[in-house]
Amino acid sequence: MESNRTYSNALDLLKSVGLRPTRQRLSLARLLFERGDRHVTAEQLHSEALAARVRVSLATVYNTLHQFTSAGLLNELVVDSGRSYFDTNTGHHHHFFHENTSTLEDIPGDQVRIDSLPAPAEGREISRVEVIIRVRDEAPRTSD
Amino acid sequence: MESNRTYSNALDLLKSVGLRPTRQRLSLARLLFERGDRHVTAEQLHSEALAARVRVSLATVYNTLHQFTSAGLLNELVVDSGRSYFDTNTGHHHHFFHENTSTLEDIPGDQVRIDSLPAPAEGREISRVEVIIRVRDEAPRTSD
DNA sequence: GTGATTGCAAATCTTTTGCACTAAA
DNA sequence: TTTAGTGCAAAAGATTTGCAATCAC
Repeated sequence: MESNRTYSNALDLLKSVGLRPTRQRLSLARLLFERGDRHVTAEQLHSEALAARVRVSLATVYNTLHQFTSAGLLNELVVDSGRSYFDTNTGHHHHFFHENTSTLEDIPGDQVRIDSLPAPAEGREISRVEVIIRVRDEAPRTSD
Repeated sequence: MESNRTYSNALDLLKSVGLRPTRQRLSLARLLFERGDRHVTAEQLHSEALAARVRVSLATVYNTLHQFTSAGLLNELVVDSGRSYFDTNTGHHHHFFHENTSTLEDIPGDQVRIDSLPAPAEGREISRVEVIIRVRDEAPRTSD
């Protein structure tokens, strides 16, 4: 499953979630959603935007990432201390977290089967189930 | 499930992992390990220490938590943006994360069965598998 | 005594916020 | 025009670091 929504362009995507299509939002949406599934930090996206000659401030990148998350276009992931990752894949899936590189990799939802999930207490509902498989290099020799 | 190690006192615990038993480390070890399984932030532990009339600085609490983690006495958990939790249970288990209260609750390892875990890439090994079940108060149905 | 440990405050790093300015509708 | 959105810099938190003072051995 690629992008959770299939819009021919960023304009329609923004319109569909009721966000005013400003130049910054359009540019960031293109960077985020036109390259398949991605996991980016605010800092990374800001750097990418600058590299693509898109004038945008870091504060706006943060605001935009949160607006996109609220709109359901992104998922926020907290796996690394003091830093948030934003995932363009909002479907059911899990993650490898590569500790050596601090990068995330998707695991399709059907590749992890969880049985006998305990029920939450009364009056509570499950918001999300996250499975994070932390991996690291095993040998002093780097392959790959 | 109590502490993963059974030492009659904090002194032996510290000695067993090669940490010099200073007054601060002894006090923090007692606060951490003599009350069953706990999930604390540095700030929380610092407050507890002060409440218990233990003179210790926040910086030392951070240092100590990391030393204990390196020594295998604690597990560091990252589930909440911008804040680390330290878990006195270092055995195989998972967590409920209560979003309303930002608190963690253990789930015994055998209550979550994971099948068909994907293999990590070549040259990589699994460091840890974390399952976090995020729960929140049931949404009040105002309408619809 | 000697080196490890601690405390304090300053420094870092990520993220948020206030407010004047700019742009979309 | 009218209001939402943006940029900048300052603020806010959490965590770390430098270094002199202190403590364990």
